[in-house]
Amino acid sequence: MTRTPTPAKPSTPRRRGRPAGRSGPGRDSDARAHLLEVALRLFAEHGIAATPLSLIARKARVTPALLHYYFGSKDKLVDALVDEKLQPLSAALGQGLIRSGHDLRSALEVFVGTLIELLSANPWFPPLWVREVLSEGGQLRKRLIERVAPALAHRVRDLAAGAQAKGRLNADLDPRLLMVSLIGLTIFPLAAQPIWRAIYAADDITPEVLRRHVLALLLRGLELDDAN
Amino acid sequence: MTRTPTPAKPSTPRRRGRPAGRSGPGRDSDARAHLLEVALRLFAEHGIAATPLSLIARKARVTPALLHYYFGSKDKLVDALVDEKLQPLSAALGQGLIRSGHDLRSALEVFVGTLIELLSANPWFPPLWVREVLSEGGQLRKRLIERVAPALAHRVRDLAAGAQAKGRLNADLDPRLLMVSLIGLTIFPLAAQPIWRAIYAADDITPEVLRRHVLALLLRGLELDDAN
DNA sequence: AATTTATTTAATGGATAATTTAATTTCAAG
DNA sequence: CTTGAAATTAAATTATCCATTAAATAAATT
Repeated sequence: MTRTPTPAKPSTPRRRGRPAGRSGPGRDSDARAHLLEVALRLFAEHGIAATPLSLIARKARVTPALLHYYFGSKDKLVDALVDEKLQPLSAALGQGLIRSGHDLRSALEVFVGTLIELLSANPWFPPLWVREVLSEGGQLRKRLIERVAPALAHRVRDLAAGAQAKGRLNADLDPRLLMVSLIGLTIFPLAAQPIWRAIYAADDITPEVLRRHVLALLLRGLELDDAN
Repeated sequence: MTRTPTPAKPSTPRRRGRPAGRSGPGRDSDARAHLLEVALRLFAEHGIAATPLSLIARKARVTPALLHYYFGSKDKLVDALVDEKLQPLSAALGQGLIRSGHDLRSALEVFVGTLIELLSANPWFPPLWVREVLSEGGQLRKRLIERVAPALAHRVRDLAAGAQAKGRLNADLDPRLLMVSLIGLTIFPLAAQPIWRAIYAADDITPEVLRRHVLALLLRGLELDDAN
């Protein structure tokens, strides 16, 4: 009922035609890049299917037709997002693991560190990932699962299995579950941030605090001393 | 394009009127309960908003009108689901923690154990929780966050902070992040099950294996022996 | 017989969304 | 200047889909 029929309130209803642009020689007006950013934010917040082009357009202060002008269709917009935003980030995440050598401890320290760092710098990723990869029917599931995930998952499992065989890793762990545990301790908490911030205001929980917490838990566990 | 106009294929198009029922004295026909089950399954799979009543009806081999007969509206159907399915399960989860005394180790063992047990017995929970609680805009967020979560979260935090103050808990952990970590190691992996099962077929990862893995990780950590 | 319960059929009434076409304005090149 | 290309909007097009209600029907209960 708060919805205005159509005229809405485009405070700057921008009249037709090409806008008088600062077309400096350096960069073109960058409208496309801006649209991608806005779309990414909204897709992360509401989910891809639940985000109409008209919403993206409104937030970007343009019309849906312009989205078609730049991207051709909603599907191709998603494609562009995957190619230009998701793949690069996923690749960067993968690098952290690959480059880290075969010592499991240092590999983990590097991986967790860069992971938390990258995710904090790209806060749209965790919620988007939860919706579109983790959830059944997510639109990015296939694309990301077929490319990025297996390489990482197998690498982690193999590192772990190797260490375990040599008695250097807690024998009660399942190497195949280690990758899931890693994600459950990093991407998941960041996606859940709005929830725990609502439960106990915790502005002092910085990415660095999270990193320390996760690595402490992974490397040493709770270190409970009994004594009831 | 696989969608049939309307006539669909209700192989048993059930003729009108009250069906000839086994109305045995013991239990009434149980149709309502069945509808709730079907709705729950579909809501978990596709999300609440994305599940039309017509789909629930089709899967339950009835018509949408019957859903209104029993529940009045889609909203009220969701209410019924929360009251009759979610609250009880959440409460049971909470019990596991409350009853477990104040020794942190045994509390955790009990909590993780019952949690994994209950979730495995109710596989609809993790995906539903991811969609409707974890995701922004989820329809169950408010209801569950305001009731169940704070009690649990504060309890865990206080137990942890207490233990930490007495030097009995790894000092690098943040007590407030412990609850999130617990969920990230239990509910999250179960919600992600379809993904890792697709990556490496792992039929031998039973709930018991997961429980052992999680407790091993929590209580002892990776126990890495360096040596590269 | 009469009434209540369970069910379907068949509207009803909205709402929304992606995409296309045509018009408009500015910019850049000749 | 002139002209064509680029960027934008307005308006139309087209395609659904979905919750809810009203009325009809059949069985069960009293």
